[in-house]
Amino acid sequence: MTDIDTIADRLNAIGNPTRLRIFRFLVRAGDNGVPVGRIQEELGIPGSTLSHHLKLLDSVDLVRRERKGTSLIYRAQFDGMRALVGSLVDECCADMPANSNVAQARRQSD
Amino acid sequence: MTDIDTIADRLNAIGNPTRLRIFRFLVRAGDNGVPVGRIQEELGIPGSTLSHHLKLLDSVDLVRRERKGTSLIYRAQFDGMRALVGSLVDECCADMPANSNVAQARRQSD
DNA sequence: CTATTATTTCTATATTTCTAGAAATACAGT
DNA sequence: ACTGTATTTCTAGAAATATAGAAATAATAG
Repeated sequence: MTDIDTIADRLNAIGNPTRLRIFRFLVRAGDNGVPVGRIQEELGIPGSTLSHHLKLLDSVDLVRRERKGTSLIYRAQFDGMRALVGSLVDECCADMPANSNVAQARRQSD
Repeated sequence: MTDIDTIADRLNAIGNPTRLRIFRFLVRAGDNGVPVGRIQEELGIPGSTLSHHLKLLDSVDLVRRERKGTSLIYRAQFDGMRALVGSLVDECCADMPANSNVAQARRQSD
């Protein structure tokens, strides 16, 4: 997950307003997850569109699906998200006081 | 920056492999910034393409530009990045142990 | 095995995005 | 003013994405 293309793929997955809304909704719903139908009602997204976005989120491991009867339950994949944020913070992008030792060290280790 | 569309815009900006490479390069270069020409050499991206991506990164305040003679110096905007990561962590998405108090509280405050 | 509910896949369309060459602009030096 | 260097804007084609209706599939109940 340290791989830059993987990071970009995940960022891209939640870098779309519709998908970010979906993902946030799932995060807030917690570990119980939410069936597609309820996401659909709650966010007002047509089934086929929703399915398309969920598939993409699933493909980058930001959500997980599990069947329960006729319903499919989607849940946020917290580990995937934490890994992503972790990558941003320490491999790449944030919490790096510009020109800090960290930044300097990194410049040399490249 | 708490606005979900703004968050999505920024995620989208670095959710592209080329732009993520550019941004990471600028982050690692630190506060001194880098002129376009050197980014171009270093990453091997044609000028017009590079300019296009830099413009997009600039539009979401993830980089800043400053003219120095004939050169334009680009620098990572650390504050913007920190704000983004902050949003992910506490308004939306990460470091939220599923079904934690935090998650519960959030569910009610919606 | 038929009906019902839930969701996905198929298909099509409209729109956006990525890429990069060519032309234009900006600045500095002479 | 003229030249060179740096970078952007213009333009256009190709590829990817977003959207959503219609048809197909999956699972359960009767």
